Amino acid sequence: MGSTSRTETFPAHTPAASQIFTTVLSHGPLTRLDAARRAGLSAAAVTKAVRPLLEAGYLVEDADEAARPALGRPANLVRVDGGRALFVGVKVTGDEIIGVLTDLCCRIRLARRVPLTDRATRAVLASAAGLVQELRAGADDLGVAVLGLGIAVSGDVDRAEGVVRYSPFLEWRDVPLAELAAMTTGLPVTLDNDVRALTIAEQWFGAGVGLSDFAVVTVGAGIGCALVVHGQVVAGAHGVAGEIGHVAIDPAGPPCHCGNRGCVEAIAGDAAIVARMREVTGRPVADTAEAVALAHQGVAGAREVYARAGEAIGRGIATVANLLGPERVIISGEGLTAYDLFAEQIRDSFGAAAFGSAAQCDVQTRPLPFEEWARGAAAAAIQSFITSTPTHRPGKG
Amino acid sequence: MGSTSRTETFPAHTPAASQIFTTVLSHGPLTRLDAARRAGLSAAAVTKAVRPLLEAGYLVEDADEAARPALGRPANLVRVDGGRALFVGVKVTGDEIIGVLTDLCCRIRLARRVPLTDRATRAVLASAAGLVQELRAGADDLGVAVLGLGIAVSGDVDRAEGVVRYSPFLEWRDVPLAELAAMTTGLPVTLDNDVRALTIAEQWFGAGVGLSDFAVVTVGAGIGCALVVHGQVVAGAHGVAGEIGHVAIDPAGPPCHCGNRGCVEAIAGDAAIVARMREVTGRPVADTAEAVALAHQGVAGAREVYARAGEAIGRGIATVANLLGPERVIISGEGLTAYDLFAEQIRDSFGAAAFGSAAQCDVQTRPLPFEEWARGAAAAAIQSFITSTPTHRPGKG
DNA sequence: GCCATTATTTTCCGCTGTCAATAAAAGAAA
DNA sequence: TTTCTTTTATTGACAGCGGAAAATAATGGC
Repeated sequence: MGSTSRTETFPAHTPAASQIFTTVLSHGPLTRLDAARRAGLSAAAVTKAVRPLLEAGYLVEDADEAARPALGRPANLVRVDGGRALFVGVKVTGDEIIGVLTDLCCRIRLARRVPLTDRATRAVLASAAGLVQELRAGADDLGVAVLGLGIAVSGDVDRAEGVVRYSPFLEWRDVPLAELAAMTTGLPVTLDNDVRALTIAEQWFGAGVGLSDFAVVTVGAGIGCALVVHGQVVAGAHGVAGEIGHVAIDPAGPPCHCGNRGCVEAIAGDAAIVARMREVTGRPVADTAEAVALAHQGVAGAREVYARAGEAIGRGIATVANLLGPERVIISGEGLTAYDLFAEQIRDSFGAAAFGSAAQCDVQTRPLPFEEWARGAAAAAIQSFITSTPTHRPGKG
Repeated sequence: MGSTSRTETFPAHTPAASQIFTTVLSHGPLTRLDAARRAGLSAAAVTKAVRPLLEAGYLVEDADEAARPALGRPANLVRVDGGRALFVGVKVTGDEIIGVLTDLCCRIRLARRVPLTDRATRAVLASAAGLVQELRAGADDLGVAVLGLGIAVSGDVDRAEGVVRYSPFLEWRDVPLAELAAMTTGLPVTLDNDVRALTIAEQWFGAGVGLSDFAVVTVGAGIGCALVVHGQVVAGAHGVAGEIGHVAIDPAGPPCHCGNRGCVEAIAGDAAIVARMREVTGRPVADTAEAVALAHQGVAGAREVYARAGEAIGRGIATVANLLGPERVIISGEGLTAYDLFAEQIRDSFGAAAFGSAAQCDVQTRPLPFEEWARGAAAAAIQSFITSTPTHRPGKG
């Protein structure tokens, strides 16, 4: 059933080798010379680093049939063989678990979701293990080994220690989830905060490729944010960073569960929008879908609710841009389904509140398929694998 | 007159050597073993890196007379010989130029200020050159060479290019100040933003020593901020970062010169405080000193003006803490002279607005002698010197 | 078949930092 | 005084990385 884990290690023993591999991974097929230029190394270094990776099957070589130049020796393209290894990514929310099986290039091969009724650690662990087992069965069908498991949880997560310090949605404190999951599944486990995991996926495979400073903002139940500065995801000295949701925008705004008033999340989070929609329209509004419907139907005041949310998000993003000067901000999240309702406000209020050249920051949106969060977890697992970061491994107990 | 520049280079050719030198510079006298531990290197590496630095006189050796352990070979302390080299730091404001002569340990040896009446590039350059000349004369008296000049200017400054992109106070755009100053003074010049320069001084010689993530917030005419993330000062993709002054705290707040309402600077900047003080007390208030006096005299409403400013600053700092999770925030600036008037509010509103563990962030204050800004510029020059960063050097005319 | 051109590999080579062994500098014990 | 013990510093051998340059490979054009 694939539950035996032959721990495989990645044959990139030097920093240069890791760097070249990630360059090829992010920038698609490259000639050795291009890879050298991109990574700031000599061609000789690339040849040397690439050889063991080719031999181990992580990289493969193609002739560049497409764009062969008129003159000179044709180049050989090097690319990552996605099918060489598989990873499982799992996102745990308060009411469901989403799992994906991805290849080494983080392309999704299978996706599954299971509802979560019991938030106790045991129950969550059992559900997650079942999901992982199911996905590994799919991997067995492909005849490829699963080399790692990534788990994404919202809240305060210590990746290095593999511990969920505090998760409001799950009501967990100090749960050593990585170790538990490693014991249960027999896989090396990487645990990270959900938005940070998503950001790793963007950094390596998405709209953050090639950027050393950018931010990801997620809009949905909560308003999340993760930052990449100097090419690395910011983790914060105390495990908390990117709390754009609790940046206070308006001291006269609605109260937030954090105890303040006028937090971005208290204006633009799902719950806030639904509550406000009820208040404004006087109708019973059960969830976001209904709120969106009301706004689309043009019910009086409904659009203003979204406009106000968009303004709050735009000002939050402007605050990030003013403080960090990122090259790009990527907006994503489930809330994006209503993007047409607040896009304009986001742009306007960002433009108004961004100071000086911070306004040059490129604000993009990325639709977020439901599996994307889990894919982020897989990206974190891939990152641990190829950088040979010590992960939590199945012990003997 | 000291205007001959024998360009001296720093004998630290490997990354390890630079790292060891900065370790010794920041952490005072160290034994070789301690330096190795701090820098994460072997003792052998320290011995090898230290030798050429001792020979060149940048480091010196002392016996550790003070705390000799009972047992074993007594340690030899290695420390930086501050007197080995001198640097000049200059801060240019809208109405004066402050200059200091510092040693290699960034200790101030001489300080001078000259008023600035004309903001034209030529005039500023001439005043600055005079100041530098005067300080170099002091260096000649000590018989030590000046090895670099640092210049700090507020606004949008491109350090790598040595260009002032935009300075509101000086009304400059795209002035290649580093090159001009290098030609005028014959010294290698490092140009940087004033708050970033101050932050380098804190990182190497102040309250930021040993921290990889912290922020410096300056309170005065403007509210400035610079951030250190992953051990490096954040410069921003478009040259703007740390604009805490234009983080909008209150959409109903007073209008700011940036076009928004309720920016931190529009509430807590000097001009805002003075204006508000006039409004509230109905008296003519000419400057901050008078505003402070009124508050200290207990004039009705005067304290509230400062309380409000403190609240704005505290919320701005909380925003930084929420987004970046720094280990420490260092508050400094001329405005600190009135610190007793808003300290409490800063702490309270920071505590209230910081989310979760972000509240663990250590908020400190550092009094700021008037020469401190110029000392920051000197620190930037020292940094360029010891990391052998290419600086703007005197050309041939 | 020869040449120009571009890509890749090979062959040194210098350099860095580690390791393990050794020297040095005490005070303590004999 | 002579040896130990303990801790610090130095030395020399060494493995490995990544660069420069030369060699080799693969083409299309003559």
